[in-house]
Amino acid sequence: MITMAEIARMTGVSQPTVSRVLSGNTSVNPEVRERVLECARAHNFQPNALAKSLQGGGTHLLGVLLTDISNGFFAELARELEACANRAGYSIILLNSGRDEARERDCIDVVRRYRVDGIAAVPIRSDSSLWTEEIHRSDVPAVAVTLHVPGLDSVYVDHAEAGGLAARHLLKRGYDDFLFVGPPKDEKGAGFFLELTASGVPAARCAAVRPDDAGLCEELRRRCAAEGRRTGIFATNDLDALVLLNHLRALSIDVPRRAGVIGFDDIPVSRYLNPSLTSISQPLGEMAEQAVARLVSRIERRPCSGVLDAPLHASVVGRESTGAL
Amino acid sequence: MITMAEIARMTGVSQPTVSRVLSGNTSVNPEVRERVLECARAHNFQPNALAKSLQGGGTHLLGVLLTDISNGFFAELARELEACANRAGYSIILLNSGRDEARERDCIDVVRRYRVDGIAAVPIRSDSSLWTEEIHRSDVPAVAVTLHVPGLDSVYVDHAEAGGLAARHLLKRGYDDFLFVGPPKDEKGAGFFLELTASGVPAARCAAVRPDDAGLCEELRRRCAAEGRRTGIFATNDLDALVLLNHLRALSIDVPRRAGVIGFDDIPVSRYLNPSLTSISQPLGEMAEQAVARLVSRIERRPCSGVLDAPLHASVVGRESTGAL
DNA sequence: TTGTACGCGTTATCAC
DNA sequence: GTGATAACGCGTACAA
Repeated sequence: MITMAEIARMTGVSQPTVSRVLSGNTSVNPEVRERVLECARAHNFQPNALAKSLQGGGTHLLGVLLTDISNGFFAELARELEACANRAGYSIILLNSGRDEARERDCIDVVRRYRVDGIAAVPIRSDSSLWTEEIHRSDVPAVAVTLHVPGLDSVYVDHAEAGGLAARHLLKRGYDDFLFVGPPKDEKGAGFFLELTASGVPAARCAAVRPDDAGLCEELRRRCAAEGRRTGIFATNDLDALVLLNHLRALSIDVPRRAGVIGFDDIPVSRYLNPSLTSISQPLGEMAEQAVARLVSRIERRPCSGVLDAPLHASVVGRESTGAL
Repeated sequence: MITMAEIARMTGVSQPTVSRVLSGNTSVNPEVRERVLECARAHNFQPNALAKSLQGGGTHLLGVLLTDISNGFFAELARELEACANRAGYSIILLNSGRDEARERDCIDVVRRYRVDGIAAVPIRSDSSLWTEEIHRSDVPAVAVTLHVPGLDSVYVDHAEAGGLAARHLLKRGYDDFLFVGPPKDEKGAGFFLELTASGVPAARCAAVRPDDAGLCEELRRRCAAEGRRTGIFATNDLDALVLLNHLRALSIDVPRRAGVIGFDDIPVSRYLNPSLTSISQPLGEMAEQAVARLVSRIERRPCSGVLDAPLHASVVGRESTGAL
């Protein structure tokens, strides 16, 4: 690829003059200007952003660290982050950890080598001190997205509150027996049960099971066989909810009559499912916006009021799987 | 971030010695070695990949240019590309054009500024001479993925053949009236109709309509109302097929009895739909593998036998929407 | 084994 | 208005 020095040689001026012409800050002889511009255009010149960054202007690169972009929710998030970054004049380097914690730490080093100006990360876990330490040690402005990482700028929805929303929605739709399908010690699950308890649902009517639990189908069959009961199921994300709907179908359990299902993330396909899936929607665009805005503030060393910790609010999108459409 | 020069100063050696220690090629005094390594570790040193690239070793960055990563198919593709790139020692810069052709051309310049060693692109159209010219002018090894771009290394499945597969599948499942839902002049559509005609289906039993056509539902109603006929519908991608299934449901047209639907891309959710969606699957992993392999070959100036143009083969994944499960 | 000198492509700071 | 010159962080050739 052609460089400024070569253009200088070809047009008979000095390299700094070429720089002046192409950055357009200072004034140059209009005649020289034209000659240089034409030569640059003819040879499809593009300035070397890397060489620029050596002078200390920053790379205008943001590292986007994800668990797995093939999840529709993260794909949308990535698109929003890229769009926001773009508007702010940044491009993104994308890395997937594949939920491997060692690889997740490596990713930090990779983007550090490229001297990214900032990092937007969806951590695997919000309580991994190893990762949090590594991020702090990295000396690069970073913001956690979708999860609240203590001590780190975080943009996320209040998961406990969201769990409460799911509980209230299911109660309102007339369900009286409850199941949370997700990992143990999930904040969403905790908020779900807290709200149920507060609403007077007895503990015996509340249960939790992991999505990959071999006994999941057995559990579904048993609970939904209980005559006169309607089971409200809250899944930790829409992909798990999708699988759940298939299990229920295989078990001939009518949705939403005998069992209601509410997911989390509201991925784009959810509204097109059959039955369409009730889900909890996170404000993706707003999250991306806030994350990038905070990164840019840090990058430009604008005074920031402490660690960003302003939980956003999720909302229920009612559809057929809970009889809400 | 700390540099080799600073480590050199702190440990009382010269900068090249630090370089030698950290790259580990040449032998250095073990004592010095330890001192330098410890200092580097203590300050969390990472070499500046950009400064390295200035010497001409390349950036080890690949540009991945997509239309829209929020489409599950492209998200999966991006993940595979990232994984392959990683294995080959490359990281990726990801850009979405959002199907805007001007933006699509800008994307090329962006990655050029970052001196990516190669470009893997999913073009908006395979016949945009403006874009193809720009890619060639870019002077960066590039490969088109999923689409065949004449004159450019391309990794793709034979769309006409895939259309034929869809036709044969629908014929085999007993459908006798056919509709293609996709853009006009689509290769898949052409292959679809070619196979139908070859199989003796009269032209009157073949029709095409755009996915966003306002008269789509009317067309569905009319065709499926024809007594004694079963309509086989081929959608240009799974997302459109999803919408189609919803229209059919709204129209109370039984799938797969009165109408059969086959999509394209086999996105991950297709198998979980109700009815689960028959689709044409592209060998994603293989495509990513071949694309990156070809890029790396070009980057390393290995002799390549002309322009890569080896169409891969798609396959039908039969599911409930065509009564194949 | 180690230090000096230089170059990569660009911007910034000087003189002129 | 314009041309030297230095600087950024690193690798490499060469000298010691």
